[in-house]
Amino acid sequence: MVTIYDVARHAGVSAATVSRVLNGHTQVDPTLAERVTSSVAELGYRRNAVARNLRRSRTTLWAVIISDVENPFFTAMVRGVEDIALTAGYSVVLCNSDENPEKESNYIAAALTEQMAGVIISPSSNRVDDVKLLQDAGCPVVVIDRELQGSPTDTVLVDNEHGAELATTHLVEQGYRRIACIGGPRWLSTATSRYEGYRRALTAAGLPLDPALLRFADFRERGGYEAMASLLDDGAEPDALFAANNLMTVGAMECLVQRDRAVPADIAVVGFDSIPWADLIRPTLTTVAQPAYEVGRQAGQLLTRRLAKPDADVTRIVLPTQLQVRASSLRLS
Amino acid sequence: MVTIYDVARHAGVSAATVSRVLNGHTQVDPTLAERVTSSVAELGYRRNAVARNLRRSRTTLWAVIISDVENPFFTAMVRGVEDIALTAGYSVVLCNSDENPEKESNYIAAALTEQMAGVIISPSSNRVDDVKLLQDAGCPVVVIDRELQGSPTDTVLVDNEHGAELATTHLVEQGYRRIACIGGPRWLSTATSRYEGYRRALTAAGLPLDPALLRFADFRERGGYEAMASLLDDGAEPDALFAANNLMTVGAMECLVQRDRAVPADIAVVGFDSIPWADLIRPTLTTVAQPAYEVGRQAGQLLTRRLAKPDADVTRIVLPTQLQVRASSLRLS
DNA sequence: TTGTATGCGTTATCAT
DNA sequence: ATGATAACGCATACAA
Repeated sequence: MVTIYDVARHAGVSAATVSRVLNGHTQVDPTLAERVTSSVAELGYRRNAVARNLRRSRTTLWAVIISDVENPFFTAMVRGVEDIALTAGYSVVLCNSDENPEKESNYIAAALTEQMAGVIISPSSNRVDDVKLLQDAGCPVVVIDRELQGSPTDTVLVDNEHGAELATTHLVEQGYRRIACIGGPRWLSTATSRYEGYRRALTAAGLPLDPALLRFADFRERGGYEAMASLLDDGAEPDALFAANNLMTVGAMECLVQRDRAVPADIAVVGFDSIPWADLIRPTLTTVAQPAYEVGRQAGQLLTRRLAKPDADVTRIVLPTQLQVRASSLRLS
Repeated sequence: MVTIYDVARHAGVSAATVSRVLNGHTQVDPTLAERVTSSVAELGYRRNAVARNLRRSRTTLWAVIISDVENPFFTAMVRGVEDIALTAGYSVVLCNSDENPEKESNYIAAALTEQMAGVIISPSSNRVDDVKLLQDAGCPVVVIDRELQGSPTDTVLVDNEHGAELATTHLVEQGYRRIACIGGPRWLSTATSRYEGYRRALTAAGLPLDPALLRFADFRERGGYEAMASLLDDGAEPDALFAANNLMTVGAMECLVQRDRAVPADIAVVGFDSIPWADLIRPTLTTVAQPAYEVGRQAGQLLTRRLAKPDADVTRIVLPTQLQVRASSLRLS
């Protein structure tokens, strides 16, 4: 490996001067600078980031810990984070916790030992301990998508409750009365908020909250499938469905297809969070769209701000959702 | 920050002993070890990976540079890599080059300066320079999905040509005669191989290779859409389509939907690489399935092997593809 | 088995 | 403006 000393020797200057040229903070004689840069090129020198980070006791890496890489919502969000990170001079390390609190803990520990500059996380549990660990260690954290109780933290969310309420009200207005709900894990704020929105809409419409129409699954495709199957098997006879995330909506739809239930003729469907290629699915799906990319961007900006001003006030950003009505929820006349 | 020296003082031993207990390579008196571990717990000590990496002059990070995070093929592949990495004691840093050679170069430079243990890359160009840079620096590289000319490198591919040939032959057997092809960027081996498979199948069937039926796009949804639009607008009158990747297939389908062309009645469709929720799309899509997760696993294993034996022979793995016939390609009687 | 001492490659402090 | 030198936190060669 070619070090800064090799360059210094080759250029006939001291290592300090090489460092100064490379970092460009202080003034250095143009003649020497020229000699240094050409030596760097000639020797093919590349700075050792590990040594640099040790000396400066900080890195230029952000850890982004998401709960499911195969969920398009999170990948879009990551792109948002990435774009901000790059312009701010940071690189993004993507970690997939797979909705597994243990994996999540490992990644958080890694972020700490690797001296990451900051962490953006969509928590897969409501255990505040892990995030607190980061904060106690002085590592800036931004929580996204899911709210965390306990210690106040910079957070970027979407208006889950309102979105779910819009979706459910839409079904009510279409004339549906037995509206089932496939909710998410009870320990996730996204799940409880969306369920709460569903509940509020029913109440506002004067409809009962029938436990036979409720299922709670795991935000995954299979979970949605099984919840739908259970709704059908148990004779709950729903005439509509609100599913609390994109993957569960897909699972539920697959179940309906397999059992020859027509959508929306036999049962109407609205899903929370959009699905790629929604236009190719038949019927086209009514969804509550979330600004995934923008969530990522805002989180990135929050982290940049926090890095610049560690003592700034804690910010909580709530972005709006939007109901996109398509075929799956329309009452056939 | 609490260092190894703080622990040593607290436990009444030397820093070297603490290090030995932490790494567990050498034997150390159980009494002392006990004192050390409890001191570690009591002080909340976490090892500084940056310092450790500098001292050992290696890290436990793999850089996985993929060309599109929003393509389900690559995310599935990443999961395969991840699973191998974790069991081998490495963490994965996911980098999204976005099919942009410049971004790719930056990530490669970063992998080098960050002293990554190894790199797995799906190149977004056929510039062999970047990969050569890594190899010259002694950084183990595994190339995936796309073949690279020039310096021999561990590689994991799928049988693109055969898959494309199967797909096209299937269309021929269904009785289609004017089979269009939307190919990918000419500088990517996946694109040229799949085109070659298409060509071979036509030749074998005694069909002409009509330039009016050929388009080349960028492996993205919009590219597929526009290529399809151009095929329709230019009056090429195809009765079937072979699209060379999943996103372009989606784009082409969207174009057909928008223009009220029935699939497969007006035009049959086969796509290369599968699409999530293919069962919800109407008509269901005939695709050439790739073992994405397995590609990732194999790449991970190749990298592990290379790290253990830097001088081992270069390996090239080609995994099989599989034609999955669904509704979009069937001849209506 | 344990401790002492050194160096990994860089940046920053202090003289000059 | 430039150079000598120390220090970041750790792992290891060597001495005891």
